Amino acid sequence: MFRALSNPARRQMLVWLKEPMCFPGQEPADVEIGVCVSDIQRRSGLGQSTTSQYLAILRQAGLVVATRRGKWTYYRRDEANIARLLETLGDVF
Amino acid sequence: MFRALSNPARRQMLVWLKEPMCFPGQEPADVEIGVCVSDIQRRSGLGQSTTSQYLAILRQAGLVVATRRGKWTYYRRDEANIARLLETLGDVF
DNA sequence: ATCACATATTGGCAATTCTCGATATGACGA
DNA sequence: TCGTCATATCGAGAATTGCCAATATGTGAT
Repeated sequence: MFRALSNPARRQMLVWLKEPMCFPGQEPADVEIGVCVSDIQRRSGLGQSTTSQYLAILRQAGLVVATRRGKWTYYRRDEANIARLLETLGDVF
Repeated sequence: MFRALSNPARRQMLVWLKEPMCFPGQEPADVEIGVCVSDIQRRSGLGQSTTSQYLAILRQAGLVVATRRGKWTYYRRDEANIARLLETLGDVF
């Protein structure tokens, strides 16, 4: 988790995903499923492969969850797990 | 801060410093000033230079404070700042 | 002034991370 | 089936980190 968040771009992605509606073209109905990779990539300015990898790292750290629908993969925050991690953080440190 | 905590040895040091009395030879009077580098080094098993560098990184991240007394440098947690950082963390993520 | 000791800094090498372009996979439409 | 589009994975080079031994700095005792 610390490794995942030690990168500014990945931290930024996690913050952006708090407001899925701030991505262009997002419909209210999409909020629950998340934001697709290309939208995140466009906003981050990183390459496509880098964006995909970073989201995979965030997923492995349990910070986001991915949902594949058709050709798109949507990412959204794993709020429950994030809350749990923050709580553990407060206990340990 | 995330970079500082992305290393297991540095996280361990921060946790150890929660209980300064657990270091051999610590007197109750020493608790306030902290633990000296050699004690932390012995416990971590890392080299002297590595230990010194890691403590410097923790200090730059605002997680510990250093007090020089004679030839010794004592490190202790910056509890106020740690609490502030954890709070900010909860706000941002 | 000099020695010994605790800590800090430097130089370097191996391992990891960052980031990209190229390529592979998988799904949809014609 | 073929082409296209979204995403994932691979391979690689530059940059950073991990960690050490060697050296430098600062302090107290002689």
